[in-house]
Amino acid sequence: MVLQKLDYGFSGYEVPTTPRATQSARRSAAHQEIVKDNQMSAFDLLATVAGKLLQDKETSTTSSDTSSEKDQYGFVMEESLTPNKPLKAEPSDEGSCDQRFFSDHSSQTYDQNCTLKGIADPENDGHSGMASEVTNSSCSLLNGKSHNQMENLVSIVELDSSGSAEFRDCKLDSDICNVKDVQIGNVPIGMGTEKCSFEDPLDEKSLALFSSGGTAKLSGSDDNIPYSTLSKDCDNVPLDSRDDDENCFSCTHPSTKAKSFRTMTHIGNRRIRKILASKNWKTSSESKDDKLLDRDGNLKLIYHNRKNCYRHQRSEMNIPFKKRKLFYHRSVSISDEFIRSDGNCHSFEKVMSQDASGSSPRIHGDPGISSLEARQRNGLQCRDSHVKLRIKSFRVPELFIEIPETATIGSLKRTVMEAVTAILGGGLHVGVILQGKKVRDDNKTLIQTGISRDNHLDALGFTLEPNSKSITSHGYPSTSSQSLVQQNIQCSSDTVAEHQVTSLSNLVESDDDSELPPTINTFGDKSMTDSKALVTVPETGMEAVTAIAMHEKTKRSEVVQRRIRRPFSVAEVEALVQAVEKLGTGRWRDVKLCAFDNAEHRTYVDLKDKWKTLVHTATISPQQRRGQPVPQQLLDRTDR
DNA sequence: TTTAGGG
DNA sequence: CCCTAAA
Repeated sequence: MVLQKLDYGFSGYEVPTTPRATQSARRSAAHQEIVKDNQMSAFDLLATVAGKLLQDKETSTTSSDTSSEKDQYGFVMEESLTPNKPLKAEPSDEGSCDQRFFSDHSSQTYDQNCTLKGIADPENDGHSGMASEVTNSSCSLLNGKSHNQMENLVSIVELDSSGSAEFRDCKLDSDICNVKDVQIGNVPIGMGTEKCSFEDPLDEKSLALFSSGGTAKLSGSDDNIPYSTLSKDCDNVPLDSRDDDENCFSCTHPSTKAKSFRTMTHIGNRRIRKILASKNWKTSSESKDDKLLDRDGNLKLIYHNRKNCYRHQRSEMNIPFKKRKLFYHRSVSISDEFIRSDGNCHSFEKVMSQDASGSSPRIHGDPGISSLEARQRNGLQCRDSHVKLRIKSFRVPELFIEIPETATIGSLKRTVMEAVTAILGGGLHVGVILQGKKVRDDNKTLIQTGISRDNHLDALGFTLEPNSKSITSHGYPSTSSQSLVQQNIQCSSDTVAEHQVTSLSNLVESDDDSELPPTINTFGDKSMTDSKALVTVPETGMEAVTAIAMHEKTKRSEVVQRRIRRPFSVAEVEALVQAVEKLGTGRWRDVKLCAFDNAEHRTYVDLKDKWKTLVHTATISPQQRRGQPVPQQLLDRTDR
């Protein structure tokens, strides 16, 4: 039989962001709200949303609904099991019982009394538990009977004559992590629970299956995948998918790798991160070891005991200020979880609270927080003006998937999951839409933007947008830098830079839909009869949509992103020159404090560097200068 | 953390 | 801009 291409166009997943479940009506209800301070910035809001989503994944309870009766073309997300993960441990002693885990998947199935076998045991440190559990959930994928079934929705499939099918409104359950072991390229993009795919016999098998059919191509470096979920266009998301051409499913060394990164577990996180950071940034083709390290770091963070948790946390604190800042912000969306001193695990709240932007968002229903504490916090919230937002679901940007007819359902599922995982994991950011218009200024407060308690928030929406262009496609802040500078020169501490776009806003700021790369047909030439290709297509015209969990937690959170280039404006240069004239060189901290105190994106190192280049610029002929010309008069002042 | 300098 | 040795 001739293999016929099937093009599955996913017009969008809807990912319920809240558990439908049942376990605790109170928690569930609370969970549906994101309560925001009116004064917080739009960015904070976005961050909170992202964090919230992630948390939902972490804490989602389950419904008894099963997928077995779903439309056969529907894609259903089921929650995977994490049976070895205790929800909570006794806070007192430091022994094995101290290990607290960050997620409380399906708490009802776990021993809440800290039976941590399997985790504490080095020989059975949770990985092996993972392995079996992976198998387990893999099976559950097939028979549709996971232990913790999630409510599943069905997608509508439209089959056209050409044999392509379009799936609409596939619904993901709030926990996508079960379709673990998704790999793009070499990278196991385990979602959520980050299972170790290398140890998964089932996976191995299916991987072999993929390869043997010559359909190993997933979203690799194939040139036909221009917009391939995050990898191509986003240097900052060095998803390794571009590395291996033919065998993206290159899980060809299951055992050795599994071992290798189990043993590497003890490398310091910071070290790992550094390696990753530089490697990821400098070259798109990174070593597999790095990937493993990366992944390892994730596993470590998620599965290891409290000691490791603390260590991780500590090491985060040790990273340089700049990085830390980035990390914090980013981790909002990726949401590493931290352990509080009270022994409860919680996610990103701490992170947020350390965010310099002030008021920290509060997430209701944090399972790691005692009800009392929750109440207290509720009380606190009531004192402020808070906007209550309810996000029903997010829609994931469109996906296209190509897969041979002869592929198994299992591989189809896997492929879909890969696609979903890829965009969820690496390529999305959240956008805010208010009354049909995207809110771009992340520094505006909600109330400034018009998001206030008193307004009807119907017109408020969130979008998930491909992240691939986010770094390059926006302009630089064009503040009235002249006045800004002058104020700064006087060492004013006014919030001059308040309206400046911070580098972080690049992560969240929406691109115009029109700016998004055109949809490109990936299925054209390379006669992909046998191959599965997938590409995400940015959904244009997203309305008030929905949100999603950015899974893939640690993976990205640990990859420090290079800051966006922000050329100094003439005004800034003038401010710099002025400050240096006043303070002299070698006092960059003072220069910063004096002239750029509110320009958060200008560090003293930046200023020093800028001065360096200014001096250099002054020494070269105007013909050799590039970029926005600096007035000669300013340059002349640098040679003193 | 800051400074200084190379990359 | 990044990275990092030194202070």
